[in-house]
Order: sequence, then C-alpha cells, then structure tokens
Amino acid sequence: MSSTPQSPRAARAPRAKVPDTTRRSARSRAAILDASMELVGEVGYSRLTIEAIAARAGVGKQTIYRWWPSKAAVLLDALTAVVDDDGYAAALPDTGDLAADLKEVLRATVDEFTDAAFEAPYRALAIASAADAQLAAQFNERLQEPGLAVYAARLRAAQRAGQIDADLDVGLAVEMLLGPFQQRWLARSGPLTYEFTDRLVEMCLRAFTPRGTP
Amino acid sequence: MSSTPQSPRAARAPRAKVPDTTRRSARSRAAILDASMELVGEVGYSRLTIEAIAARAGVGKQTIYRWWPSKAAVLLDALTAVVDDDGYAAALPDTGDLAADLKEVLRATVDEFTDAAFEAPYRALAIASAADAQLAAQFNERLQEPGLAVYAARLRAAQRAGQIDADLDVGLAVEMLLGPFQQRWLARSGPLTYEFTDRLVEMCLRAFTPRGTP
Amino acid sequence: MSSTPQSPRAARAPRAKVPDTTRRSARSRAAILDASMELVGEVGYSRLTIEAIAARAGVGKQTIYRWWPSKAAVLLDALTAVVDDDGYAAALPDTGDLAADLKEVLRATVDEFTDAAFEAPYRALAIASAADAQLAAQFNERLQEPGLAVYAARLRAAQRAGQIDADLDVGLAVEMLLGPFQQRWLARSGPLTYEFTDRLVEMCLRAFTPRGTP
Amino acid sequence: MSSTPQSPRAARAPRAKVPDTTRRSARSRAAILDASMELVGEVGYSRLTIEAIAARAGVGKQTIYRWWPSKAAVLLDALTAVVDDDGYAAALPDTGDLAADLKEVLRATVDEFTDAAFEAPYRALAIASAADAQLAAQFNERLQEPGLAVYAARLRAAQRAGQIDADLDVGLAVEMLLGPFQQRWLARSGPLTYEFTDRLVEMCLRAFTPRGTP
DNA sequence: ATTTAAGCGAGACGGTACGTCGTGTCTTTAT
DNA sequence: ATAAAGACACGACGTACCGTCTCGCTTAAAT
Repeated sequence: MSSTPQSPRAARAPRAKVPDTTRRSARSRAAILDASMELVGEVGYSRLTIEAIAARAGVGKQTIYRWWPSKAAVLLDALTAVVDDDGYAAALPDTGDLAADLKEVLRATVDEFTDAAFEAPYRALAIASAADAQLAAQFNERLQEPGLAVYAARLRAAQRAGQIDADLDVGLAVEMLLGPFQQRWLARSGPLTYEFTDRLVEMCLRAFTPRGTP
Repeated sequence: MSSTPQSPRAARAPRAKVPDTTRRSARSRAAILDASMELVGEVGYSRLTIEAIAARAGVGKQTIYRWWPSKAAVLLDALTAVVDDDGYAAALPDTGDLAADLKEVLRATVDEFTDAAFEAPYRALAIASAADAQLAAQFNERLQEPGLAVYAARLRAAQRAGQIDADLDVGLAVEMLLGPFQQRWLARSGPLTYEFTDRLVEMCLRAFTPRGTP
Repeated sequence: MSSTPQSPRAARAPRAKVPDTTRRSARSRAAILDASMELVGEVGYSRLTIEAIAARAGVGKQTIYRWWPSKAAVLLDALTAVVDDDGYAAALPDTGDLAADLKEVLRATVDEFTDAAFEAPYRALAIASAADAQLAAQFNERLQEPGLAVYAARLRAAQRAGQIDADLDVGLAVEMLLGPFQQRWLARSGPLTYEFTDRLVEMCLRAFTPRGTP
Repeated sequence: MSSTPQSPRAARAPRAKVPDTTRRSARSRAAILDASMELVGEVGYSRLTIEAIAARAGVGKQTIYRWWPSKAAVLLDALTAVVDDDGYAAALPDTGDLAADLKEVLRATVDEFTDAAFEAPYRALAIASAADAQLAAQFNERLQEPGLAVYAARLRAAQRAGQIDADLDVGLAVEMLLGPFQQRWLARSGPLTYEFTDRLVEMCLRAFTPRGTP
C-alpha cells in the first residue's frame, strides 16, 4: 500500500521501484481518494475502474499506478483516511452496564452499515480481501483490527469488574459478537436490525458470564 | 408471404428470448460445469473467464450466455451439482452428546474449507454474492441454507431432549455457531483450526444451555 | 445455384448431397426470394444475413442452406425471377435510327439503375461477383449476357442495314456502349444522366460508323 | 477536484473522440498497412479480418479501430502508400504516336491487373467502394482519378497536336478507354488480353479523331 | 390405408469475428 | 522527477451470424 513509509534514501537503491514520496502531489492524492469513494458508491466495486477514477480525479492513470498496486489499495487508503479523519471511536462507552454498552455500539454499527456512503467502500474492501490474501492482511490490520480492539478493551474492563469470566478468551468473544453480524451483512443472509444485534448481545453475554449468574 | 404465421401453439409461449430448455444439450451443460470447477481452482475467481470455460469445455461462448447470466451463476450450478451428487449430509450425527456432535461436524467443515477443490468455487461464490444481491439470494437459498438447516435440526433435537433452552432462537444459534467460522474463513481474519471450532462450540453451548447448568 | 435441374434419380447416388427437388416447397422458395429482395433493399448487401432472410420469410435456416450455397445465390435467383417475370425486353426497338434507339434504351437503363428496388439487388450481385469468380460466371450468364445480347442483335441489324461497319466487332462495341456506363454506376465515378448516355452513344457511333461518313 | 480543468489549448480541439495524430506510432501504422496488403493477397477481401491484420502486425485491435473506420479504409491507405512510393507514373509516354502510346500503357495496365500482389487489394477496394459510397469517394479521389488524369493529359497533348478533335470531351474519352477494361476486370466478363486493349484503343481513336481522317 | 421418408419451421450448437472496454506500460510535453 | 494526457499491446467482454445438427411436424410416395 502507499502507506509504507519510504525515506527519500530508499529511492537511491540501484533500481528504485518506489517513487520519491517527498515529491508526491498531495492534491492529486486527495483527488484520487475522493474520486474512488464517490465512484464506488455510484457504480459498485465490480464496475469501479482505475480509468474512471483517474478521469474523475482529473489525474493521469500513471499517477494512480505509481502509488497504488490496485484499485482496492486505493480504496483502502481512501477509507482509512475517512475513518481516521472522523476520529475513530477510540473506546466503547463504559457505563458499567456491559450489555447496554454493547447493544448501543452494535446499534450504531448497524446504522453505519446501512449508510451507503460508508457501506459501499467497506463492502468493496471486504470483497477484495476475500479474493486477495495480501490485501486482506492490510485490510484487517488497518481497518478491522482497530475496530475489534475497542470491543476487546471493553470486555477486558468487564473482566476486571468481574462481570464476565476472568478466563474468557476475549478474542474469541469479539468474534462471537461480530462474526454473525458481519456474516449477515456480507452474505446478505438476513436483515441488519437492532433486534438482531440486541439478541446477539444477550446470547453472547450468556456465554461470557459465569454460569452461576442468573 | 413474409408475415410470420402464428400457430396457436407458438402463441402460447408468452415470453420471447427464453431458450427452449427441452432442447438443451446435457453434454454441454456437464462439460461447462466441470470446466468451471476446474478452472476456478486453477486460476481463482477473478481470473476465471467465460472464454476459458467455453474453451475448456469445448463449447461455444453463446452456449454459456444462453443459459447463464454470469460466470458466478455457472459456478453456483456447478457447485450445487457437486454438492447434490455427493449426497449432502442430510443430517448431523446425533449421538446424544450435542457438544461432541457439533465439534465433529465443525471439524469436518474445517477440513472441507481447507480442501482447495471445494474452497475455490465456494469462495468464488461468496465473493460474487457479496457483490451481487441477486446472486446472493440464490447462493443462500441453494447452498447456504440447506447446510444451516441440518444444524438447526440437530439443535431442535437437543431442545426436545432438554439439553438446551426450549425457547432458544435456533436460527440465531446457528448463526452464532457458523458466523465466526465463516467470517474467519472469508476475511482470513484467523486460522481455521480444530481448536478454534472446538472452543467456539463450547462457548456457544454456554449460551444455549439453561443458566442453572454447571 | 438451385436452377441446376436434378432428376429424382440423381438422389439415389450413394451419399446424396442434392435434395429431392420434387418435394421442394414452392411457397418457401417464393417467400425466401421475396424476403431477400426486400432485405437487400432495406439494409444493403453487406448487412444482409441468411438468418434475417429466414426470419423474414418465416422459414428455417436449413431450408435456405439446403437449396442455395450462399446469400448471393439466393439473390441471383430472386433477381432472375423478377427479371424473367417482368418479361425481359427481348429486343431493342428498331426504328431504323440506330442512335435514337440506343439513346432511348440507355435512358431507360439509367432509369432502371436509379430505381432503388432494382438497383440494390443488382449492385449486391455485382459486388458478390467481383468477389467470387464462380458466382460471376452465373451472374454473367444469367443476367448480364441476355441484356448484352439484345444490344448485339440491334447492332447486327444496323450492320445489315449498312449503317455501321460490316466488320465491326459487335461484342467489343457492346462493351464500349455499356462498360463506361456500368463503371460509373458501380464505382460511383460519375452521375448517371441522360446527357452522359446520349454523348456516350454519339461517341461510340463515331467509332462504329464507316470513316468516310461525316 | 473532479472537474476536468481545460487548458486553452485543450479547448481549441473542437471535436472530442479524435485521437492525437502527433502521438501516432509510425511503426504500428506501417506494420498494419504491410500486414493488410499481405493478408488480402493471401485470403482475399471477404476473409480478411481486422483481428488477423492486428495479429500479423503485432498490434492491438484498438490501434486499428482508433485510426481507421473499416478494413477497407486500411487497405486504401495501404495501397495509396504503395502507389505513392512506387512513384506513380506521372505521365504517359508521348512519342507523338497516340495510338502506340495508349496501347503501351494499357498493355502495362493489363500486366498490372494480372499481378496478384496488386490485383488483390485493388479488387478489394473496388468491391468495398461498390458497397460503400463514402469509401468510393475516397477511393476515386485518391487512387482512381490520379490514374485517369494522366490519360487525360496525354489526350489533351494530342488535342494540341491536332491528332484528335479539339472539342472532344476528354473526360468521356478516358471513360471510354478505361470503362470497358475495368468492367471486364471487375465483372470478369472477359479476358484481359493485349488484343482486347489494342482493339479497344483503335476503336476509341476512331471516335476521337476527326471524321475525315482515314 | 397405412407406412415410410422427405422437406419443413424451429432453434441449439461449436465456432469466428465483431467492435468496445479496461488493464498496466510507455512516451511526450509541461511544469 | 512528478504530473496530465493518452497511445499502445493485450485480453476479455457480450453480440451477431455462420453453417451444421437435431427435434417434432406435415405431407407425398411407396407399400
């Protein structure tokens, strides 16, 4: 991805493949990211083309090929930029009521995945990741895992508060909370409703909490 | 003389464009399905082309376009044929030990999704479904839901045996068992191991079983 | 061409390629010829297709392929039928005034070649003949030469009347009268006007008549 | 950002779609013209395909479609290039003997039209011109008329020398000399022999020369 | 008076070529 | 050296026809 930091010196290697980042046009970069977000919303991932991005961005094709290896990589940068700008919720709320907190956040996530402007590029990246392991690694690292981490943090807080099992595998717990949700979304195997997420939270908490608890 | 005379029979065909299924070549159909399965395994979905399928099958391209709307639709038929031939496990084993039964089947599923011959077309369809709602409906109905149904049946048997809550939402329960699995697989967010599925089953059963149970 | 007479017995040859003429459907034949004449006028020769002829004629494609080797052969039969029906002018007028007679007939020919209904199939055949020597032989024999023959007859009458050289090569003379005309028409190298044909006749007659004549 | 900035220069190009001629690859152009000449000789016009030209030339199909509207247009450029390179006979010989000069040139033309390397593309263009008025205009202007002009020049010289009528319509005269020839060639209505052209010249000269001359 | 067996309408089939679109590379011209 | 522009070789697209090949079906001839 283009985010790999490149010192100017790196370009001095005998046959430099990587262009000189310091000379990069910020204006072009922004135009490309904007155009790709717009277009993926308009036509969908499969009909998204690099030519169209370049044309919409008023940019030469080579400028895209120089800095990104694929249209998915462009989208990854574009969505990362948006998410980082919007200031990723660094933490889940912690009202002390774990169930309420999880339900609230999952309801917000339902809203997010119902918003076409966000959904389109996110789905595009999920699709591209499913097809390309290398992209998947980047996608998971840069967009998915930060999201999961805040769930994990909240669960660990609940562990410390004794609300859930101390020896609970937090990673697995997060997968149980989000896996069914993402599956419904990506495979369109069911509607994304508050009722679904609420009941999913309730069911999961039954698994997370000590058996004796009523 | 040039006016097309319409026999009553011809007039009964209300919609034009639809080819005559009775004249369809079974040989060609089989060759196309075989070729598409082979090729998706060899080159992956994104490099799978209808031209290559036609060439491999020894068939004209039009014969594919006549009967299928997309390469994904071909794969859906191909995989459906394979699954139906192999005799879908109509039911999960029922040894009385729900945890053991679920673990066994999920372990088998791990094996299945580790087998490239099965994985490639299945992933291809999952990708295509993520990109195309219409295909997704077909994919879910014809391949996913039959698979889920056997889990649901086993859970309902366990309900009758009093092993899990009588008022458990079986559909949701199945999503909890398979969602995290499929998510790991499709998004490559983690390894598909027996350990993972075993622990997933254990966690889920804690959610499914009556709270009082130790 | 389909005009080759075939006795029923010929079909008894070990591997009969030639279908049984006696069973041929006159209705289909007529519909095909009509349709081909219509279509060549509507879309031109290069866009004329056998499928379209069959569809317009309400006939199976095989019925065309059974009886004709090419779409040009169909047109040749079609135009022959029309020309024969219209009763080919068996002879040029002979008023005694050769120049006037030739001018009149050439003016009529100008009219004919300006009529789209006649021009389109005729041009189609001329084009097909230019590309296919075998068709050319048929076209010349069945459509061109009968036309030329009437000119030759008229010139021979003029020879007998002493109006043109007795040792004139009548065949060449006919070519001189019609070659420039057909060339203009086919190559579109100039307009087909009465003035052109009148002056062509006058020039040719200077070549045909005895030198002493003023 | 996505609005396409238009430099004044770019705005001066009134019509879109037209590719930039200055960037055209001379190498590709030459390869395409060569390949089309070769192929039309090998397989004939009707079996000449743009795909085959592109393949033989080592060129993408789009490079042909970008610069030429049809395979006939390619051939027109190809033949024009050959003819211009070979240095079109700028003038007929003028030995003072008009008959001899015309016979000599027509005999040379017979040779030319008997040479397959020249005949094939020329016939191809004649066929395409017969089918397409727009191409015909180009063909006549760029290949036919320059050829006719040299005949016209020679006839005008003869006029000045008093050998043929001063008021002879030179254009018509040229059509009389070449029309029967081209007709025989294109329609294959007779053999192209020296005897034919010699007698054609003699006949025409009888029409061109003053009546009193023996 | 049936039985053949042909022609027939219909259209699926294996192919070829079409003309278009997008890819990723390369070259030109202009900052 | 990067950028806009876009020509290029390539490959796949989805379509249109080709000419062949079954399918019932009518229909005329030969049983």
